[in-house]
Amino acid sequence: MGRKRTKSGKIRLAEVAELAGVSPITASRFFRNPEALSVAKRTRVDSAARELGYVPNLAARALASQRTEVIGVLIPSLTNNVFSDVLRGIYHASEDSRYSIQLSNTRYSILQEEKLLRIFLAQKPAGLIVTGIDQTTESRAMLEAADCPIVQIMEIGPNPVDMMIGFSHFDAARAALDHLFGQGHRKIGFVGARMDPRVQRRLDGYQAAMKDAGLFDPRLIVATATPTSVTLGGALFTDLLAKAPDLDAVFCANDDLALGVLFECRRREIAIPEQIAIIGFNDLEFMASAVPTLTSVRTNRYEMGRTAATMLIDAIEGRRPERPVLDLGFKVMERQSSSLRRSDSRPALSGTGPANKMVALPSSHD
Amino acid sequence: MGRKRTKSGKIRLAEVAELAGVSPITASRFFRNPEALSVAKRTRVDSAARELGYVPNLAARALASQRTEVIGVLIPSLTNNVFSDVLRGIYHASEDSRYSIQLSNTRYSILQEEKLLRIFLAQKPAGLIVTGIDQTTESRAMLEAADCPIVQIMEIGPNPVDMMIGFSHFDAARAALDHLFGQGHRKIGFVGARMDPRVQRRLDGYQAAMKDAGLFDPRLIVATATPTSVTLGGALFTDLLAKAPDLDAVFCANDDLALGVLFECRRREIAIPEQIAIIGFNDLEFMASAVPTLTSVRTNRYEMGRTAATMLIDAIEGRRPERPVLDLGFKVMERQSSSLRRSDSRPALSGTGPANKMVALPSSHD
DNA sequence: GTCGTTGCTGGTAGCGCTGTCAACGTTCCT
DNA sequence: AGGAACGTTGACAGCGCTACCAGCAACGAC
Repeated sequence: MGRKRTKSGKIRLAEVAELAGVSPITASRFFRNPEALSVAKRTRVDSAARELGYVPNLAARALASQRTEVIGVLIPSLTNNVFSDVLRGIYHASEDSRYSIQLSNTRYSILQEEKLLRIFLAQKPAGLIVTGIDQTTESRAMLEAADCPIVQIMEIGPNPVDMMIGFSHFDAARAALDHLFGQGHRKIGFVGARMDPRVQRRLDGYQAAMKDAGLFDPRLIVATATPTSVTLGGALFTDLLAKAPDLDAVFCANDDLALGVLFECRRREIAIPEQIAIIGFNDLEFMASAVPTLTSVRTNRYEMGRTAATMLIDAIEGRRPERPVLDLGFKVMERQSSSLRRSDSRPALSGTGPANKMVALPSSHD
Repeated sequence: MGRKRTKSGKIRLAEVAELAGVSPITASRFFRNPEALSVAKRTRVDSAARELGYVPNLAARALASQRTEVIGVLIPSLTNNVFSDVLRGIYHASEDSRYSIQLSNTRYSILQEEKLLRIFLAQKPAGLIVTGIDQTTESRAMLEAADCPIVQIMEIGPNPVDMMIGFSHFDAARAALDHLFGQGHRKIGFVGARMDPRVQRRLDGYQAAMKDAGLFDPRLIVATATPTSVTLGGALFTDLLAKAPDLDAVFCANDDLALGVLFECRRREIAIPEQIAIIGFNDLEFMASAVPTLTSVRTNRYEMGRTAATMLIDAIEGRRPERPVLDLGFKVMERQSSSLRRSDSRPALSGTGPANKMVALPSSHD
């Protein structure tokens, strides 16, 4: 009777409270902290809400409480399937929570990232997931001043803003090289595209390994800022071959490039691994079913996303993780494309990571 | 001096208005409809906002205006790279707009879709993008009752809820089959995974084509509900070969499966296309650089996402499209994997689509 | 029996913004 | 010149919810 509806006919908290015979604030508490109510009122509010089909108005809640239940995610690309795996993990972990994901694409620009960060922060997100450790000074300052938990993903390094989850791309690249050295390869090329900070660190790892082995030769490196693709892998490999015809192995900065190299070898009738060995990076699904099967450095992308979101939500709700920096490690998945001599009983080269299946081998972050 | 800040120190519209020497409501208008202001005030507010680094509070705006600037997107999967292309298009089109994307994953469940739809609708989204045309009756009713524009994507069919953009999977499959028939193939197998409604319609198209040609044989069909992968392609092809050893071509419901079939053929030393022809679906990037290059049905996924978001935003802002249903068509990209006889001057088989590069060939939607 | 303590509940006062409508000045028409 | 029409501006009153604090009952300690 006296119940007045909003124009749009939506049910408000006040209606629920009235039907339940409690004050609006009590009804409000029911949705945020049911334990604070007596059992009697709790059930009354519950059934009133059900009966009316009440759905809270998030905008009003956000305005009144001065905070949102939004987790902001800043990633550099939607194209790259590395990020789609990470995202899948993030969405998965957030699905059963009250938090919703707000995604923004920095397009590999730290300036764009800074701009987006400013917008995100102004909306007082519950938490933030940002990619990598190479923010602008200004972004870094904003992140540090932010009053919400933050997780940096994709890699680990010194001075986390807050939490951090990833692995050492530098060490992973070194492990790839060590694997190739172990197979007797010496003239090892590097093929890289996009060259974002993480690919750059893989290149750094490659260079360090080659230098340490006294095998470094700049002609063995082909890198471009062009976005990656299978076709590009073939093209870059062609360039590499022109510069270094006596090549005996290729470290590809990602698996798409590796597949492109595989096809290009097939086109040129180069035998793999007899003439040239191939190793990729990320271990996408197709690597294991290519012919020959392709060696790759496995990274835990889905796990990274899922764990990042879980850690973040825990932190938002006051459950801070025991250790704020998590190294998820990597693992060299040795397959036909790099196995000249069958590796006998030597375990796969691994970085640190969950104890279940990885050999502990701490990556150095200095 | 007299300027009072909110506790958190955030700049409010009132501060901007004060600095600009106008009333808050005028400042408000500047952000929503600058043309309504005189040039003098416009520049004053603009510089005041810049100087203070003002960012509007979206929650307050949403609460006061009774609407949000959120576009809800319901897709069945984040894994499938078909959807990541669509999403890229959607995000791209929304980036320069005031609208933000809220993504939810139905996991191929129309019940889950219904649940998510209910939540979305309660927050009064500015618009909605939903996948496909197979909603539950309840979902359908909610969509029709929603007071925001809606775009259905990925396929076209009768009775759009509002707008619709996609192509006919049935016709696309028929076109693939027609291409194979044209190359002289008769024992054509079907390999499909996931079997969502759109893959199902591709299977329907395959069946119709085979029946019309008097070549239908249920043993030629291998389909599973398992999510797709390259490895699965090889496994399904193995099954198919066991059931129909005299196969001369395979229509794969997507490109991952096609790549798996390619590798499996290589493993079995089956010559492509001499012994078995392969055609995929979607024309992912790698199809053109495989060895042999793989024929596929090109679909305009990025374009679909971009156009859907653009149409939706236009509709939200009152610019309804001339035609609410858009057929983006498809195109059979003939490559080595299906070219027994070099196709001379015959144009590629196409569905309807943008005039620029596709041969108009309307798909029937009945 | 009094006092504090705890647990639960409600009143009040906004959160920051925009819808509505009225008021103003200017221009243009008759 | 008077008035209508338009463009521009501002005052006011919320949007639906929650933070904050006060109040009240019930209970235990002394």
